[in-house]
Amino acid sequence: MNREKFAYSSCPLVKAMTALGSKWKPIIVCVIRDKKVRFGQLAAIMDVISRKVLTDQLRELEADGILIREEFKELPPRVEYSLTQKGLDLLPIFSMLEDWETKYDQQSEVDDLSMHSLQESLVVEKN
Amino acid sequence: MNREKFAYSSCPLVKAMTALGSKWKPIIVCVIRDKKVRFGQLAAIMDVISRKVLTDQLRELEADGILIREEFKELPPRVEYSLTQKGLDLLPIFSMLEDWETKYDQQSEVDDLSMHSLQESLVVEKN
DNA sequence: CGGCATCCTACCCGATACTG
DNA sequence: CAGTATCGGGTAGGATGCCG
Repeated sequence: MNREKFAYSSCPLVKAMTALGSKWKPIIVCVIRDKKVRFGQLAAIMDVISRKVLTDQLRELEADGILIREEFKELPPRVEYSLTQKGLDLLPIFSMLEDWETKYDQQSEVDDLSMHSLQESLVVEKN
Repeated sequence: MNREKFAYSSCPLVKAMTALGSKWKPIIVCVIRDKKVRFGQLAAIMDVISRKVLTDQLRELEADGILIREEFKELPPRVEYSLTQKGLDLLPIFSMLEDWETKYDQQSEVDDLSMHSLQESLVVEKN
């Protein structure tokens, strides 16, 4: 690629957006946060995501080193997902992005769910 | 949508990613930066993007209040794009995202183009 | 419980040609 | 110069069903 134009494949921002720019990945990262979360919990909280897509996204995030998948050979099976340091480092960035959106969103309503309340949902689901 | 699960449509992070999560939008924002840039310059720098797609993305960014399109009724026609305050506020966020990617990218090479060198490309193109 | 396998749809993105 | 118009392919995302 021409250096004087735009080196697409080597641009860090392009790489980052390739890894994170899908429809659900930022949400998944924010929901997991600093906890270990089981697959069923993720599926229950984000029930607008089909299970296939959720699985796909989790696998890609794992391949990009953003989260870790731990499989326990039990019955019934248990799988826990947690963020790596690389994934944890994303949280303040997503927080800024959320603030940016909220600041400029005309439609913002009182009942908006923030990242924080997403985490509260998680706690509820644990029961 | 169920409040106890996940309020997809009202989640600020989802909204932000919907507005910015496309393949090229972050790059466009970073290339324009704090300058007024003509369509032809953008097309020349990001020559991997077809003009149709570039136009589409610019229109969407305009609709989302991230940039402003100024059309001068001259011959030959001139159109200048510049960021709004909303768009300018994205730059530090993208900068963090770029730093994050660079920090964790194993493949990072010396000849990577950063946002800063993107801007240098812009200057070159002005001649 | 936490997946795959399969099929399907929408739409993002690109190539090409044309216009004021 | 800065676009539109049109066509089309690839793929992200979704619905459904089966499995260890």
